[in-house]
Amino acid sequence: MDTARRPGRPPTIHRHDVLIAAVTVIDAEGLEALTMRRLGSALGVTAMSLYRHFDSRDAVLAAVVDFLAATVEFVPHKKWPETLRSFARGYREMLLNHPRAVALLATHPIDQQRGRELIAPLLDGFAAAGVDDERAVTIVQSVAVFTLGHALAQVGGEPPEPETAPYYDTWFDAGLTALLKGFA
Amino acid sequence: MDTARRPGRPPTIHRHDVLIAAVTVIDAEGLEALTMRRLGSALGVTAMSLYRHFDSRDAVLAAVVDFLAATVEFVPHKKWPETLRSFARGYREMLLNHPRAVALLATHPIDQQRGRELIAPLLDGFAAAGVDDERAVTIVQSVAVFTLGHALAQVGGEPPEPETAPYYDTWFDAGLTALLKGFA
DNA sequence: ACCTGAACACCGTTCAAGT
DNA sequence: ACCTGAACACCGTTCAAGT
Repeated sequence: MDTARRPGRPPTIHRHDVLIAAVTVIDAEGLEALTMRRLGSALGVTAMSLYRHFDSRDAVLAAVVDFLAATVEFVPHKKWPETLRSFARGYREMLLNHPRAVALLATHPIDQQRGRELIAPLLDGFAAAGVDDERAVTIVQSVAVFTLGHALAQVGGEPPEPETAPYYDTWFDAGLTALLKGFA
Repeated sequence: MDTARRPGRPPTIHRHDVLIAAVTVIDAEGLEALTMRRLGSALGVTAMSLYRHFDSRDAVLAAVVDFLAATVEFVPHKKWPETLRSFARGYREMLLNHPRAVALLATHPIDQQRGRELIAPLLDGFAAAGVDDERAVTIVQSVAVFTLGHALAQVGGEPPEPETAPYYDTWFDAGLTALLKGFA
């Protein structure tokens, strides 16, 4: 089970801890506050030790993107438009839960392999309805792109005023509904 | 006509020149290459003199956003869906002409006043068709958000491979058509 | 193997000084 | 009024050294 002893000093920080700390810092203080020194101090370690685990600051950011993408939740339904609607809401919920990370998600594309895995359960529903794979990917990606763009408009890099939420909720629903109807 | 002499030294750089230079640097070398020192040197001036014209680097970036937004072109048609399609294509064309500025456009929302002015000609077409203003704004914004999100997916911060263009063109058209059909 | 201190080459920005 | 040089408080990253 790979519990064999390994030579040398055991690590005091792990990749996963670093990512948790990174998200915490971003949520609390914003993207530009996530310096290597700041991230190190959040872990009780110097900035330089992070380079044992990540190639660069940008590698940390890319890992944060994949980490957050993996937290998107949705439930499959019998009809694919319903599944897609659930996916869009789950994706948006994750984005609004991390408003200061939205610009990061927008800038750093999700790893292609990870992206495929993420939407694989969606594609099953399309196949069952006789929609070919290429068209299904177009539809899913269109919804994803609309959702991200909409979240960008809402948060604009900083957490939005709470009282504006209903306006954006209504707008999002209208756009999503139109998109799904148009693709149906 | 305001040609009266003013006291003091005449400026050697003007706001407009700074913005042109900024876009040139971004297009050629990317967003993170646009440092105050680099921008100054592109204008034959030190970084510090830029602070006479802009409050901060971020103020320069915000001005670049407004500058680029103003270059979007589209032609009005009799039917609003056609006008909207023209707007979407014009917006997208601007974005793809400045791939390394797309992340900037995504991060810095267009000034609200400027945004209203930009889409004013679009709203006229809706009013003529009896669509109320609130709904018209929702539709236009939905198209804009989809277009920006799509461009982000295509360029991802760096200029995309040219041979992938047809794929993105087809996808964009499919999404835009679905959106317009859904809103019609 | 992992972590650290010192160092390098940068940043944005302020401020007093020049013309 | 506008531009500059020097300076401050930061960055990301490298490297030799410690344990």
